[in-house]
Amino acid sequence: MEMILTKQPKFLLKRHHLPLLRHFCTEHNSPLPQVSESSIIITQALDVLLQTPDNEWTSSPQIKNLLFSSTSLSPQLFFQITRRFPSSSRALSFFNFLQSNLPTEANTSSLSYAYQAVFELAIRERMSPESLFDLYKACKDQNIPLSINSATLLIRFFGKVSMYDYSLLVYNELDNNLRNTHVRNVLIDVLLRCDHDRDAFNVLDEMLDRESQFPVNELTGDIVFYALMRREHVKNSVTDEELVGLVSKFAEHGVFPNAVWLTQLITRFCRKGKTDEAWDVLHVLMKFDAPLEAASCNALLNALGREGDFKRMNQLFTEMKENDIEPSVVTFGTIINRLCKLYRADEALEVFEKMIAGKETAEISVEPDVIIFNTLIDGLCKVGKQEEALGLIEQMRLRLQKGCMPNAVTYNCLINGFCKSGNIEKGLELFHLMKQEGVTPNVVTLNTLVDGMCRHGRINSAVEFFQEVTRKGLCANAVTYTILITAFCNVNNFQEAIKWFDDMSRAGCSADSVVYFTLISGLCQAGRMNDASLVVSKLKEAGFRPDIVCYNHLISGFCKKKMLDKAYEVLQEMEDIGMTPNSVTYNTLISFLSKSGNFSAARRVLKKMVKEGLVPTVVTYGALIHAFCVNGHVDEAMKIFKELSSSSNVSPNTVIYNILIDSLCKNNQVELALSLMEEMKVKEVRPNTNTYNAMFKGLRQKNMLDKAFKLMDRMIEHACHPDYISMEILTEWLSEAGQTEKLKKFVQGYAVSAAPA
DNA sequence: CTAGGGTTAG
Repeated sequence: MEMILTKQPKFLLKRHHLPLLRHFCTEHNSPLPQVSESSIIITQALDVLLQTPDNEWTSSPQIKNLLFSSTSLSPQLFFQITRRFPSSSRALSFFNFLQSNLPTEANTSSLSYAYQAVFELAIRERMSPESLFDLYKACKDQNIPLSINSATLLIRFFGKVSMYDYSLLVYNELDNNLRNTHVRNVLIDVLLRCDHDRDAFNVLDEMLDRESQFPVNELTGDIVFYALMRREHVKNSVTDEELVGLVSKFAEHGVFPNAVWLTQLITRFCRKGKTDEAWDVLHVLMKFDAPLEAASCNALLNALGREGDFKRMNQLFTEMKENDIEPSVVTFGTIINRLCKLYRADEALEVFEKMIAGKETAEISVEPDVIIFNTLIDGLCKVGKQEEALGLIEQMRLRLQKGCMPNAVTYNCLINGFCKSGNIEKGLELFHLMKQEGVTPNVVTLNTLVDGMCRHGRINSAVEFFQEVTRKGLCANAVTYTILITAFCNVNNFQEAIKWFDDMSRAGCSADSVVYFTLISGLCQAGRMNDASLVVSKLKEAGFRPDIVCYNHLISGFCKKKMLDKAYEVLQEMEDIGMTPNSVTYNTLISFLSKSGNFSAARRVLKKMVKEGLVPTVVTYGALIHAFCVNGHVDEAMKIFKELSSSSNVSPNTVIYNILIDSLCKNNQVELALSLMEEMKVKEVRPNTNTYNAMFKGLRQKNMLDKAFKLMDRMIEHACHPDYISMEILTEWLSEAGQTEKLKKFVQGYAVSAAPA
């Protein structure tokens, strides 16, 4: 805005005065005065004017001669003279002098410009807004029309002092044909800066009209788009759908948002899950042939990929070609990354091959970079193709390009791939190889190896490796400690878990919330609620807050220890800080209460849950069904199950069937259990090992061998793994029954069916 | 583009 203010005279001369000057020239049939010539007149006139007292100007023939001879007469000249007065008050005297002495035919515009100079001086003198408004009223009362620049000057000035209603007043009192695009832009800018969006949009609306006399221009677009982008945190006065409409209306006038703005908008839409709006805005712009860049399309591609919408990804990619939007490395990187994330590494490789082929036929002019390679390597590792990933490293080295050599990320991805598959040795080998190749391992390398070792039961090696690497100067971070704490919690070594937690701060490593959450959840699951509560206080002291999952862990832990009061205390705390419990919270309580036979309390919690607008989930029903079963009310459990089956929103899953089948078998109702198994088949709910185990137990009691054989066949058919429980039951039973042959076939049959799976 | 926690029913 400052820029426009300081550039104003030049702007004024160029855009608004030239036609006027030309007009005067033709009328007087004389050439335009040269700049030097006019500046001489200005200097001379000012000299005389400033030396003569204001009230003697009228009687000075020299002044009249200098100012009103026909060759020098021009509004521009009067403007230049007026603005050189040392104060607005003397400039105003000069204006009054001009008003009484100017020949009538030149009057209006000269006076308008002279008054503009008065406004300029007044503002420079930091005149109070009220006095400036008086000056404006005086101008108005004398029927002197505002010049365009006076109008913008005043609108901007009142806007700056947050008196936007004065800005609006000046605009509204302006002559209709003076309310041009420029003035409107200034007003809209002022109004949007004061957050008076509605007034701004009223002005904008007329400009956006198809037949508008003063349509929007590039600057209008900049002002409006920029203001709307700043609004992110505030409740927007424009909905996202309206924003799309607005962009569309601007586009009709050939005004388009720039690439950076558009990319931000699309990213914002996508983050909010409004992919359709993002799609629409991009396609509106394509329709109007707006200049578009790959970055904006990439943002949308990324979101579509996250939603797994490959149909629209393909469509957008095709449209980019049709609209001459050259795909960038990021475009390919995005597509490859999305495919990799969905474990479709083969397709990602196909895209990569096409990219390289396109480069050779000059169809595509982008080279794969190290990120593309790393993405592919990671994607291949995630589907267990570590060796193939290793092969890509060779391709990278062969490229001989700057920026394509394997870096730490490349090695980290590979190390992770091998470690996760249990090949820790290969991970370590790569660790040494990278150092040999001059690639420095970083904290991710350390964490990847430590995690790999821990996950494969080698905690001691992990700790040794940690000590060795950190001794050599690599600094561990919160992730390192989370990995170790998780590992020790998993083997129920809470003493060590807590020791590492304490070590972290001693080592000067600052903990993040995940470290706390990890330890708390570990302690809760083990029922060590005193320790868990202590860590919660430390978490709060460190300035963090438990999240909903953490609170749920605590409630679950207290329930496990039958400390119902404490569980309710946690629930109360959640509500006190304004955190809404979710269905997991309620399910935890319902499960505990009903399992301990307190069905009335369970019902109260269920009612509260529904009152909060939460719907009972399959877990809620499972908890109740389980509770009725363990409390000896299988009939009651079946009643809930029947209700569940007839309602459409929740359908029973494997766990529900397993509970019921197990209970029915234990209650001598094997036939009913078998009928549930048939129902699972019809409803396409997959039985798992637990289902079969429950059935085998029940069938054995009744010695229903034929049925068991049938189930064994089905188990093989569905490639459902028997576990040690299945084997124990069947081995005992079938040996007793003299059916070892059948057992053998079962084991073999499984081996055969497992091969293709 | 790489590393960590993730709660409820069997």
